[in-house]
Amino acid sequence: MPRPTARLPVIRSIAAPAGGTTQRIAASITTAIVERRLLPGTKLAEQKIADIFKVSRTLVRQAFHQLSRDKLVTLEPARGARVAEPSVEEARQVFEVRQMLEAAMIKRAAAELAPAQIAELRAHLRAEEAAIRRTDVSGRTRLLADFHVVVATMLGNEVLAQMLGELVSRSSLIALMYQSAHSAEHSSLEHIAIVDALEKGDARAAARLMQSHLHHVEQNLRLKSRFPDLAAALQPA
Amino acid sequence: MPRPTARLPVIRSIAAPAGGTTQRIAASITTAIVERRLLPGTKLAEQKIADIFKVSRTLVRQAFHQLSRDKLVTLEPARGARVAEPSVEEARQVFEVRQMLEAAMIKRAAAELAPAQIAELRAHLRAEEAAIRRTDVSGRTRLLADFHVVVATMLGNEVLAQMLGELVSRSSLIALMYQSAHSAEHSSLEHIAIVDALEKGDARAAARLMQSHLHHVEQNLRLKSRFPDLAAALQPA
DNA sequence: GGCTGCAAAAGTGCATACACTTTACCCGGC
DNA sequence: GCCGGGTAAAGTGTATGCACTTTTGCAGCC
Repeated sequence: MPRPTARLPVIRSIAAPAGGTTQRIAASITTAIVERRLLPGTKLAEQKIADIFKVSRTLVRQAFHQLSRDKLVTLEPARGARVAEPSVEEARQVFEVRQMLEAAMIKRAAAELAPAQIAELRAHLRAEEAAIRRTDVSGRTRLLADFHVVVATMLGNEVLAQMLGELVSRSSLIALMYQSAHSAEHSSLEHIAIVDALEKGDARAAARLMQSHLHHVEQNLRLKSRFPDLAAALQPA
Repeated sequence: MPRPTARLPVIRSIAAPAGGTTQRIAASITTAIVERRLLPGTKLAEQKIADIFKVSRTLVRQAFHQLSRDKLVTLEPARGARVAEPSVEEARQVFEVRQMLEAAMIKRAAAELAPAQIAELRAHLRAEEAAIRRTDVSGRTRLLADFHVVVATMLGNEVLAQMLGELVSRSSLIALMYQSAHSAEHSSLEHIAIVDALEKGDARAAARLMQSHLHHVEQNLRLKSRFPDLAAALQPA
């Protein structure tokens, strides 16, 4: 397949906008992971990826190093790269940090966002609903994740947006890994409630809604059931 | 059989604690920047660094890519790598995110830290004071920055610790770039006050002290004077 | 038949080679 | 003397080569 991925500028909030070939490869892989086209544990052989992008292993290897820094792929010495399989503990920590960051962020958003920006958020919410209605899994996954990054971007803080983008990418991987039972519809409704609070400038309500939203997402992960205790499972009955 | 073809993962995990040679190089450069042995804008020629570490340019280049991801070096196409020169706007954003993260962090710390951990913090504070007394600039810079990361680590959240570590590294670069007027002694005293609040379990006071600490650090940056408006400065009088 | 061990195949880790871009230098023109 | 142009040196961007490690597969052996 000579054209594996079309350009998807939407994820620019997550992947670096400018840069050379290395960045482009890293961005494509990131997008593929967030949109669930690459599953946790998938082996990423350098030569195969290199063939797909029609470049040398050198560039692929550089992209892997960057992705491993983002914790989206794991590198084992002499054993190569795989799509990361975040642990339960890591999942917990990622959501804890998101709670800290996003609670503070949404309070500022309630105080600072202009009406025009609220309107933009409404447009985003409509896009979410549309993707859900047409059962566009990739699209709705990306849009639901992007909502959080969009808010960060609107605050004009690129540093915040980039960090949150990383956390959100990791969350996507986590949600896939632990087969979240949290429905897209539910997330979408919670996003709407948050924007309602933002529009009213009600910082306290927005923060409370965001916290419960993140809490719901985390609680609906099957954090225990995915890899049950092997020894126990294999005991003769 | 007591010993089938069993894997021996112990060797690998010990031999490769954090990664390969690339990580080691990136860590060395990071440390050099944080300890102010590499100044903003310094050209980092691949071959020179490669000679120093006695490796090929390939590994140095990989390290650069990771460092640029951390915003400690900037990569310009065909022009190579330089130690980053964070803008005033970037400085503002970094401190804004630190305010968000660290306010939330310190509240948790006040609630969760055990007496033994408070004791560890006290030991860290003593190390800070010692470095200041013996006018060990590198050491005190690193220790003052490390304080924040140590608290994060004590909360048992590796994700938080790593993110804060990145922000703190960037802050070091910013402080150097804008020649902070904030004295090390002042920072040290504020750290002490924060630990006092933590010991009493007073989350509200700890958060307030942390916020004012970060605010002081930021306010003492000469965010306007370092690179004055060139056009204005060169106007005929 | 299944386990052991060896050897080929595949894959990674690093260095080097080469094309192309930028920078530095020097010389002639003004 | 200073400016401009052109050429050489230095440096980056990517590909390729080779050594070494892991994995796979097969044949021999119990």
